[in-house]
Amino acid sequence: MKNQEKSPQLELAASLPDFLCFAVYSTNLAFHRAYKPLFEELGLTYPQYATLVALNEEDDQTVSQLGEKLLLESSTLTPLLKRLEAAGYVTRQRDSRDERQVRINITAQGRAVFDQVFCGRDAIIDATGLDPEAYVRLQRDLIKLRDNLLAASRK
Amino acid sequence: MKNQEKSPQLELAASLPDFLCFAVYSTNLAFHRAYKPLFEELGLTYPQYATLVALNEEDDQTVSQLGEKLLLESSTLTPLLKRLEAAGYVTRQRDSRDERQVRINITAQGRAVFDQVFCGRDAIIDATGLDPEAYVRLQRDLIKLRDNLLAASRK
DNA sequence: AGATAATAAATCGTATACGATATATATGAC
DNA sequence: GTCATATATATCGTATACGATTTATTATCT
Repeated sequence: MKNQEKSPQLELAASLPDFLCFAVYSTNLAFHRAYKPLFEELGLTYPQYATLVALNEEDDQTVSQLGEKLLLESSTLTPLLKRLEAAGYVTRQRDSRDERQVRINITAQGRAVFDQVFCGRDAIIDATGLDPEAYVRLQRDLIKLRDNLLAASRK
Repeated sequence: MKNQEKSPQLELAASLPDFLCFAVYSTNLAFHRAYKPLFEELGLTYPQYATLVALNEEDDQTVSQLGEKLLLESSTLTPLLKRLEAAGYVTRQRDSRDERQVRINITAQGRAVFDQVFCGRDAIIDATGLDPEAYVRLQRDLIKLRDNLLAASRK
């Protein structure tokens, strides 16, 4: 293995745990698993829940607006929203002023489900094993990283 | 916005950016996009690349061993490995001592592809906008978080 | 040894995720 | 007003991702 001869300043080792991207990738998988018991009784998935969070914060958004906040394309959101609609958690209707757009609204049932998951969130926060300062710091650092990556891939 | 009136010890606000899970989720999407230009000319995906990294580090692993390192099930890995095999990057063959297991080996072509992406990784590291200390710290904090989450969901 | 249990992959169904394309509507040029 | 362009969503094909099940092989129990 010639991975030992690494550059002095930064770990350029080729081991999986040495990749920041893999740390993010696998932590994402771990979060999905942690949330699963909360979701499965409701028939929800993590992206569906994130969509409800976005709608709970601001209702009556278009597919594009949701896509910007969730970093998802219409090709992902359209079927997801149709499932949320079928479950009775959101409504979808064309905007009468601009028939190209579809307005998404959260229903009372959707808000109830949001609240239910939100109340169970303490268990997830416990499971992170992070004290409040570490939680907030990690969150802030990640968002900075994410925005750096997005800016770089847009240029 | 009533997110300002947050609890004193921990942000229990319901806004999307206040969720650590969403920070991880969206950073993962951002990493995928950052890597895309490196991968698409090779016809690779991120999980496929991660698999090559794991095999470059340790060859001749079983599907289960790879699954443990990559946090993936055989239902995900089997088709992925078949695609890597079709691309000529790995070989798959039953272990003669235990015919239940399938041994995965990286090919010379697979190592070449690994090297090629690995060389282009400087651009990704640049794109993170992190100095070496911040990079390593974030990586370590994430892996701790991930292992905490996994431990909690196993209990 | 032979029935049973355990294990490793693979298969199937469903839900993201995205690029490319299609469709419908709106906007702009003239 | 008409045509070209732009925009918003939807559709399609491919690749993860996982739970549940299936199949093949190995281990165990008696």
